[in-house]
Amino acid sequence: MNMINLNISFSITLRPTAPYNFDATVYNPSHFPTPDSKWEKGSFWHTFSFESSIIGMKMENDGNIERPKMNVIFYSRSSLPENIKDKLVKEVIWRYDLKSDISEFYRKFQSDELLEPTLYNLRGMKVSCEYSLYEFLMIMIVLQNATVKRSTQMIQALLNIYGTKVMFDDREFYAFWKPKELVLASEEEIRNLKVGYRAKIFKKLAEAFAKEEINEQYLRSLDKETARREILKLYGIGPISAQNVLFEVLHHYDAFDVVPRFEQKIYSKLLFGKDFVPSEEILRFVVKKWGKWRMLALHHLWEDLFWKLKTKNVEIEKFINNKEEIVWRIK
DNA sequence: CATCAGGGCCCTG
DNA sequence: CAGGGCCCTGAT
Repeated sequence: MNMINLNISFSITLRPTAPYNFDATVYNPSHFPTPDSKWEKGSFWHTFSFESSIIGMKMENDGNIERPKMNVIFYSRSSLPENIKDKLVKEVIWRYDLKSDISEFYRKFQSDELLEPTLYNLRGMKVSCEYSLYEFLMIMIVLQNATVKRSTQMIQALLNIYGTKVMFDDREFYAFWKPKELVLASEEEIRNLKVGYRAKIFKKLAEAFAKEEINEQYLRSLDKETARREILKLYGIGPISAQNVLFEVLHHYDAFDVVPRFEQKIYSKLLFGKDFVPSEEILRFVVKKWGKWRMLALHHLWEDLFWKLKTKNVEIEKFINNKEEIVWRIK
């Protein structure tokens, strides 16, 4: 694999709408890490496969929750035209949810008995997703019907072959391949990376994106249900993956209409203090309690749990791979 | 050793 | 519209 050095840079200062919690937003401890990004307190690195180029980005927190401010440095191989720079900045504003206003959410639920401690811990956590829609779908596919360990292996194997190694800010990362590049690979070749039946899905998704049958920008303009219908047309993407897209990629704060099977036990515990509650009951409860903010509310509970596991120096990997243990742990 | 289920989805009857 | 099968891996 060739390595690309990104030496040319430009920087910009961005001011998100308050409240904005830099660390809690750009980094979600519940997500499994992919080598296209890295978080350290106050800093976040990420590689974009953007338009026809590969861009490195470093964000640095230079403010606080009530007066948020960040410096963003973009690295590229050659200097970028102004229109690309503009698009990049707009993309960052979208992906890291800089301009939405969630103050109503905090006002409304400040004395909510379930949320109160997490709203304090994670105040200003918006919904970020560093991936493009296509990249996020790759994550969804490797997660399906697999343990986190295996998912990590699959994504690493794919990046090794189809990704690009990039270096910027004295660090090494991988950048995702583009759909057009994967279209050229045979299903068998992809299958050799031990992704199993998913090879066919990767192939079909790459084709759909290469043919521009789906358009991320357009999806952003749609209401939740229309967007869902569009996403569900994709092969290999069902109700759970589609819902994740609606929340993480498209930032619909109410995108909780089905209960993922593995999350059911955990929500049963977090919301009801019980081992197992039927999904209809979970849905009814959540809709009634948090309405249009329901997924943002659950996101706060969920991430708060994982921050706790992380700061207590617990083996996160182990806990994700064994759901029983998470449930046991959060009592 | 064999068996099984895992952060679903597609396809079939 | 319910249920079997799917790739592979690590746990039992």
